[in-house]
Amino acid sequence: MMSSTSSIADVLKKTALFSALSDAELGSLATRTLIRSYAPGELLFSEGTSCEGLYIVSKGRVRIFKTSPAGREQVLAIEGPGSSIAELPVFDGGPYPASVTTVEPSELLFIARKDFRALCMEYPEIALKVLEVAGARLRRLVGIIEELSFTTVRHRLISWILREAKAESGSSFTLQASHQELAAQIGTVRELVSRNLARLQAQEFIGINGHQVTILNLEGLEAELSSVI
Amino acid sequence: MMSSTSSIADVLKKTALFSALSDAELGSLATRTLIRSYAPGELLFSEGTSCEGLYIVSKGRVRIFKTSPAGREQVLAIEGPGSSIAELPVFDGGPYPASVTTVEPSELLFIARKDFRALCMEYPEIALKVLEVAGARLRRLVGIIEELSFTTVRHRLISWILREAKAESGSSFTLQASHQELAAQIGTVRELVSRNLARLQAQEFIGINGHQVTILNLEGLEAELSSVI
DNA sequence: CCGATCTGGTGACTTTAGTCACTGCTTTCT
DNA sequence: AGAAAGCAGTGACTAAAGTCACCAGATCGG
Repeated sequence: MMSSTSSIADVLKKTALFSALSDAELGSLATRTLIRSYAPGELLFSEGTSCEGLYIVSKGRVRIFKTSPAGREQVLAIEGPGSSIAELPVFDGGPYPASVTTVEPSELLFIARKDFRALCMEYPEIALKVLEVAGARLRRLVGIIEELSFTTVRHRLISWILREAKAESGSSFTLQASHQELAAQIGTVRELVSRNLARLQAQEFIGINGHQVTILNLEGLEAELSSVI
Repeated sequence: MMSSTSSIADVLKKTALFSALSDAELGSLATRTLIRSYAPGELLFSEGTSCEGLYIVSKGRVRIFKTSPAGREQVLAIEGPGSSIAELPVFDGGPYPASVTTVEPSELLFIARKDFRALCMEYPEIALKVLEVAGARLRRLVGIIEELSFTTVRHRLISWILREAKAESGSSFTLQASHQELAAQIGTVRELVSRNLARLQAQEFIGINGHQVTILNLEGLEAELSSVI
C-alpha cells in the first residue's frame, strides 16, 4: 500500500513553489506536511487569527476575502490547485489579513510556519519562488484597488464578464457564482449586479439564458472598458 | 577623502533589508549600488515600464501611486528612509505595477535586478527580509481595498486624520499635503476633501487654523470609525 | 409533496460621490 | 509690482451607489 506521504510528495511536486526540489527533498518535506479534506464553504481560517502556517490547494478552489462590520464581503482572490495561501503572512509575524473558505469540496496541504521558514533558508530558490508568487499577488491587489478607486460597478462587471469569457476561451460561459458572490468579487451589492446585468442585456451587449451568459457585442464591451469615464 | 561606496555602505546598513549583512558584505554590495539625488516631484519610473531593479530611499520621501485614464490618482504608499521600492516586481519579471515620484528632495539607491536576485540566492536571510517587507506591503494594500470597498469618503478622511495625528503623537498636526494630494491618498477628489473637512469642523470634531489641524473630539471620531455604516 | 431556504428581479427611495463652473486667496517668478 | 499658477471654498447639479421592502420562482431536505 502507498504511504500517504508519498502521495503528498506528488501534490507538492506539482505546486509552483516547490518545483525546484528533488524527489528526496520533496519526500522529506512531505513528512512535515499535513493533508486534509474540506467540505464546500468550510472555513480554513479567519482574518485576524494568528498565522500558523501556509496552505497549498491540492484539489478544489478556495476564496480569500475580507468581511465588513456590516456583513459585506470583498473577495481578494480565488485560488485553485497548485496555489499557495498565506505565503506572505507567514513571514511578517502578523495575523492572517483575510479569511479563507473553500468554494467546493477541496483538499489542502498545510506546512507549519517554522518548517516553511526553515525550508526557505535551506533552499533559497524556494524563497525566490515565494517572492515571484507574492509579486503576482501584489499585482492583483493593486488591480483591485485601481478598479475600486477609478471605475464604476458597471465597468467592473463588464471586466469580470470579459475575464470569465476569456477563461472559458469562448463568447459564452456558465455563470456559476450567484449574484451575491459576484457582488462580493467586484465590490458591490447583489442588487446592483442584478440591475447592471439586466441593463447590459437590454442594451444587447450580452445575452442571458438561465445561467448561460453569451457575449453579443465584444467590441462594445471592450470600448466601454477603454473609454475614459 | 571618503570614498562614495563607503557612504553607500553606511546607507545600506541602515535599511531593514540588509541588516543581516557583515560590513565586508555591505561593502561588496555597495560597489554594485548606484546612488542618485532627485528633485521634489521627480519621476523615478512609470507604471508599465519594465522593472530594472529595486530602489532604496536614503533621504526624503517617495510616493507610489496609480493614475487613471481620466487623470485621477490613487496613492498606494508613501515611503521614507530605509524603505525599499519595487522589491516584488523585481522577482516576477513583470513591469512596475505603479508609478513613483519623490515628494521632497530625496536621495535613493538603486540595485539592478540581476544583482539583487543573486544576493538573495547567496544570503537567504535577505530573501526572508524581503518577504517580511512584502508581507507588510500586502497588509497595507489589503487595508486600502477594505477602506475603498466598505467605507465612505468621510470615514477614510477621519481615519487619515487619526493616523496623521498618531504619527505626530499629539492632538494637533500640520497639514502638509494639499487637498488634492489628500484626495489621492484616500481615493476621492479634491472637492470632497474640502467639503468633508469643512463639515468635520462645523461639527466640532476638528479645528482648522490655516494648515494646523486640531482634534477636538477624539472619542467622537473614533466612534464614527467603529460604528457600522 | 410541501414548507423552508436560497436566489433573483424590481420599484421607490436616500445617500454619497463626483462634476462643472466660478470665486477669491496665496505664492512664486521674473 | 504685476502676471501667472496653484490652492481652497462653494453652489448647483447629475449620476452613481446603496438601502429597503416585497414578490416570485427554484431547489432541497424531510
